[in-house]
Amino acid sequence: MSDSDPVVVWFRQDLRLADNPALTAAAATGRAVVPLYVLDDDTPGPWKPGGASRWWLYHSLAALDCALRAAGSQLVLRRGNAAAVVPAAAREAGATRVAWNRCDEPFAIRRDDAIAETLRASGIAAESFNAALLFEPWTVKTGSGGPYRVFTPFWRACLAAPAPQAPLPKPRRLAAPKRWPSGERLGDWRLKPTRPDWAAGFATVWQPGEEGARARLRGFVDQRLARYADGRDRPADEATARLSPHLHFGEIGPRQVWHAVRGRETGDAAAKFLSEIGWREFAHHLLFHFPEMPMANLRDGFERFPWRSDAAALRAWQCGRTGYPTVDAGMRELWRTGWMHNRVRMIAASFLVKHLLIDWREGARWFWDTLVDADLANNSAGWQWVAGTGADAAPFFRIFNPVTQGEKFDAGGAYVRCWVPEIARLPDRWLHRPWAAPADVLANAGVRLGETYPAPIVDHGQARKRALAALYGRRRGC
DNA sequence: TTTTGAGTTGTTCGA
DNA sequence: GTCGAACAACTCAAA
Repeated sequence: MSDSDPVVVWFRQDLRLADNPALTAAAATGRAVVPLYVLDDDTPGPWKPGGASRWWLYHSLAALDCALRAAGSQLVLRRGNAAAVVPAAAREAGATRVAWNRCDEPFAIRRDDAIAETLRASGIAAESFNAALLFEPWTVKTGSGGPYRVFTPFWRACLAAPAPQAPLPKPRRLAAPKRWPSGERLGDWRLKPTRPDWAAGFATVWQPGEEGARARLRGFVDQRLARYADGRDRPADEATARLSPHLHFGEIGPRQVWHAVRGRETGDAAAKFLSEIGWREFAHHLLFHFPEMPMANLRDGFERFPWRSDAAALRAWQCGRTGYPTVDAGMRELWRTGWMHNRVRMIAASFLVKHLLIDWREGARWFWDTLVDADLANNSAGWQWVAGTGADAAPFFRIFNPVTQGEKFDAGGAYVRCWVPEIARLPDRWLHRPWAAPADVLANAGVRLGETYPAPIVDHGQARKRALAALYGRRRGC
């Protein structure tokens, strides 16, 4: 090993320069740094990045390369099985050291352990760091040493622990190696959709990359944090931070969020917002300790639950054509922007699982493909929570009424009118239940139920009874 | 070991 | 219109 041997920094879900411990450690050696990203579609399992995530990834990688170039470096892109590609790239670069930030998906843990082993066997040092979490899963333990399964005591324990360290500054300059290893062109990866280009609307809403993430955080803390506690439930208010995709791709880290918010000392609003960061931590805690969470019910008694198989209903839900305006608005927002407001996610998810009695895994799969913030831990934990199959889940008799929820949280109807324009001219009174509107009201609004907008695919009252019966019967082994 | 209090986000019904 | 109770029972976490 000589002082001139470069260090490879393997970027994964940490596509940023600031508060990136692996990168900072590599830069601190004073040696050349080779930033590497590997598109690994050989990873087994159903959880390869979905369509919307790929769109985001494309732009995020482009932004990362740009930022690296400004620091005198560049991003080396490779494709293939990471277990083979990372050691190969390291050898090609003549590196004696590889650094990365930890991911906590079960397959990533296994893969990274194996890669570290391979590297060390060929005399290359491998080091990993924490960039993704405030509190790594194995550091938070109950009194008896086990993992938490309930959010409130989990987050209390986190808050009682030493505060997360201050974020690291961005390395100013990265020394370039004498010879760059070969790389591929981002454009050749076909990450963006072509025909049809369903992502056309994404760019009007999102700015992927570290700069976009920082701007989003700053805008939120400066302008919206104070109103967060009461505004967060109203989807038309745009009161939430919309950091989820930036956090998933690691364009910003939770330590940066934590310290930006804490620096504001806004009392209840800050605590409320940070507890949402806490839910992200909790989901990752659960995934680490219960790696089966993405596929298997965490609660007993659901193995033989009579989920319905109903392709037409599933399709109607996916397309936003259930006849329930709030559900449809959410599903269309998802399709058009790759994102859905948290309150509406609960309503739409509850509708699929409880009104349609369709397996939560079908919903998780659809979200996985359509969300720009698709995250294995958050997505599985969220769906299991709604379905009542998860740790610390909603009680089974809690069934959202999409009409009541719409009237409560979208009282002015702005959200529904934005995404379901064909009923926009209905007066507020009928907007959330067009089927109940008098014929002349429908006619005046230009609405023909079953033609211009669907009639409800299920009746709320009947669906509710059916769900309660099924969920109650579960206990008797039906 | 046993006990005790608590547990993100709701709805409906009847007084 | 408003309010409180019922909707079940279970499991978790800490004392």
